[in-house]
Amino acid sequence: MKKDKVSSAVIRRLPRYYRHLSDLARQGVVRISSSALGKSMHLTASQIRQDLSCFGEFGQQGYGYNVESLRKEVADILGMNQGHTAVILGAGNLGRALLENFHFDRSGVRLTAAFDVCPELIGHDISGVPIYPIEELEHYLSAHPTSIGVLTVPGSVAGEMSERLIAGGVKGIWNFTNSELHADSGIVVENVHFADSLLALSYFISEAS
Amino acid sequence: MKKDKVSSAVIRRLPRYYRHLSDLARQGVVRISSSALGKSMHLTASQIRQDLSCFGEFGQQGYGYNVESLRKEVADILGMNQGHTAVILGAGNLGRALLENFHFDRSGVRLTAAFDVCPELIGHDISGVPIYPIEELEHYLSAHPTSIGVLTVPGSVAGEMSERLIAGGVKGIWNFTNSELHADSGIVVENVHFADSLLALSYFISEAS
DNA sequence: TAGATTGTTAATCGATTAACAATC
DNA sequence: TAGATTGTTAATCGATTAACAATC
Repeated sequence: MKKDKVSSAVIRRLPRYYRHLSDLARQGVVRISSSALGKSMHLTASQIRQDLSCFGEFGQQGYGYNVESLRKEVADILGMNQGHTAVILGAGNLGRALLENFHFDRSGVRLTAAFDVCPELIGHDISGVPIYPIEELEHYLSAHPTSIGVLTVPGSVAGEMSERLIAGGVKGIWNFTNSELHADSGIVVENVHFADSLLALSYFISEAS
Repeated sequence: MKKDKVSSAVIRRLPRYYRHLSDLARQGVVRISSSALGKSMHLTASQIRQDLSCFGEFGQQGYGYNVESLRKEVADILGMNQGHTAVILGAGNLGRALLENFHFDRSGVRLTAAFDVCPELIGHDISGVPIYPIEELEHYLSAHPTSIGVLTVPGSVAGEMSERLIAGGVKGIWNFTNSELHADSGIVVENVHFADSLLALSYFISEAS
């Protein structure tokens, strides 16, 4: 039975489902039961069935789930077929790492432009993505409606850049700066705090010994 | 009352506490109540008191918490004073981004060496961290006991590299590759899956509209 | 048909919130 | 002292797990 509001715990598991189903499909697995999938993902079969039931009925009694069609369903749920587009602000090391190594398209996102202040970078391409001067951000966004702004700028300008992105109509911000932005007025913010992750690791290591 | 086993939900909030307390201290705030801290962090006062009570009694009735001493307590709990050390495997864009932009020391971790296969990088320093050939990993680890291995290598060699790190005695792996490593035999793994984060953002954007 | 496995309802478990005596 | 705020116990809420009728 489809649910109106799905808990964030469930949403956070969806990308993992997607990843595992993609792996299975690549390995040529055609069908899988909730208990087999649970075993390989370290989840209970019950939880998997509960999770999926938030979005619809994708299985068949006595059979299980068709791997490829479930993968497609999860992709749909995650918005991978919505044609989301993104621009990246800041083409320093981290920005460049994303531009060169991260496959936005594999998440259904088209990265269309990068912006930076550094004159030497302007006009060049990185992995086929053109780099524009940051002054042109507003002009670009008005001509090219954009779903996501990726923030890989210094923390000191994160607030200002986020405001300019929001004013330009982006719907979500993927924030890699250490400043904690909070979502307001219909904007979604996803913070990637490296330090939080490292500190959690530090805790678990220290606790283990 | 100190707890033996603290839930992972609480642990994941600790770095946020640390970050907010550091900000407050920097702003010169001397004391803060659970309700004021809660307001600024979007948590309930109750939750903050419950969370902290897992580790000890750090407040004073009628007063609240001393910001600086609570910050220090949280740092201790997180293992920031354990003298953890780290090496990074892979000095490509992402590795370089971490080497140049991420302040390991601010999390109480000393980054001592980087390893790569690329001959042009070997022998150079990045931000004061020497780069060695990957063949020397075992030799280095045996001479320099290391807490954490940071994986910024291609996903295809993640498994092999993780095994070599574990064999070399590291206690935790900070995994930036897209391959999902799982913790076994006393080793702690912290996965940083960019794609999972972007897909969650994609979901929330798609849902909002 | 018999066996397998779903989707869903009910039971359990854990985490968050509320309440309050203790006390600075 | 009176007011404020803690740490903790109890109540509530939500998420996970178990059970099972439905059915492929």
